[in-house]
Amino acid sequence: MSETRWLSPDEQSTWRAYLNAHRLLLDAVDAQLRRDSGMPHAYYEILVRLSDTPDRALRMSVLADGLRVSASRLSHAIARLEERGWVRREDCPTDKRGQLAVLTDEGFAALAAAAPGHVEAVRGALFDALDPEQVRWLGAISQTLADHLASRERRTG
Amino acid sequence: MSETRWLSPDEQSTWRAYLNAHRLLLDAVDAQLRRDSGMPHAYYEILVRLSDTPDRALRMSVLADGLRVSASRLSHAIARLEERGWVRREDCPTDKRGQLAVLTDEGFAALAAAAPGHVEAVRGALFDALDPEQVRWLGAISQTLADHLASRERRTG
DNA sequence: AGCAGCTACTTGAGCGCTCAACAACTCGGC
DNA sequence: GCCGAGTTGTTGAGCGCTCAAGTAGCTGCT
Repeated sequence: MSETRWLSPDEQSTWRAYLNAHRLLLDAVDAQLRRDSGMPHAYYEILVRLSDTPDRALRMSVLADGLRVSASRLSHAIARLEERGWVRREDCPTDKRGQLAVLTDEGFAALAAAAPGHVEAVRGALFDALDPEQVRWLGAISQTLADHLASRERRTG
Repeated sequence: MSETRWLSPDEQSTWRAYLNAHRLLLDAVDAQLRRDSGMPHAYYEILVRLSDTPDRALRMSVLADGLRVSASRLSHAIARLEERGWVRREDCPTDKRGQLAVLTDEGFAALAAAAPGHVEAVRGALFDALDPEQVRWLGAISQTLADHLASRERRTG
C-alpha cells in the first residue's frame, strides 16, 4: 500500500478539460443522430462495421471486439436493431455456439440516410475546431491510448 | 443543400482511434469507481465540484453548467445522492425557484474514501501511457474543443 | 469415450440518461 | 400592480448499459 500519487494541477486541468470536451463532443454527435436518424451513436457504429465487411456479416464476438464493447451490450443492441429490421441474426455455420449479425438492405439504407448528417456533425464538432497539427497529435495520442488500454484490459481480464 | 464533405481516410482513422480510446478510458475509470466505491463517475464528479466550493454548496444551475450536464440529468443524480445521504437539498435564499445542492459530511467522507483509487485509475489509464509532450497537446486540444463546443451549444440553444 | 473447463452468447433486473411536459418563480414593460 | 416571456428545477416514460447468472457448444486431457 503506497502513497497516492495525486494529480498535479496541470494534470488536473488537463483531465477536467478532457472530460468536458469528450462529454460535449459525444453528446453533440449522439444527439444529432438520435434527432435526425432515430438511432444512438452506438447503433450507428454497429451498422458501419457491418457495412464495411464483404458480406455485411460478422460474428458477434468479432463485432464486440472491434467496437471495444461487451458481449452483453452488443447482444442487447443487436436485439433492438433486429426489431427495427436493420440487422438479422444467422447461425454460424462453423460453430454452433456462434451467431452472425447480418446487415439487411433496410439497415444499409438507414445507414446511407444517416451518414451525411453524421459526418457533418463530426466535422463541425471536431475537425473544424482543430488545425491540422492538432488533428495529427490527437490521432497519435488516441492510438497510443487505445493500444495501452486494450493491452491492459487483456492482462487483467 | 451542399455536397457532403466526407471524412478523409486520415480523418476516419483519427475519429475511430479517438472513439476507441475514449470508450476504453471512460469505461475503465467508471468501472473502477463502481466496483471500489459504488458510485458511477458522474456522481464522483458532482461530489468533487461540491467539495471544491467554499461552503460545499452550489446552485443546481451552476453545478449543471460547470459539469456540462443537462438540468434533468443533474436533478436525477442529486436525487440518488440524496437517497444515499451524500448530498442534501436546500432552498436558495435569494431565488425561490432555486435549489442548493449541499455536500454532507457523509458525502465528503465517501469522496475522500474513493479519491485515492480513482486517481490511481486515471493515472494508470491516461497519464502513465503518455509522455509529457503528449499530455501538453492533449490538454491544449481538449481545451480548444471544449471552448469550441460550448460556444456552439450556446449559439444553437 | 467422457468429463472438466473454457468460450460464445443471451437474459433479466436495476440503474442512469434523454426527452418532453410541467410547475413555480422572476423580471421587464406597460 | 399585472401580465407575458423567460428561467429554474422536477417528474415520468422509455431506452440503453452494466452486472451477474444462465444455457449451449467446443476442446483437451485422461
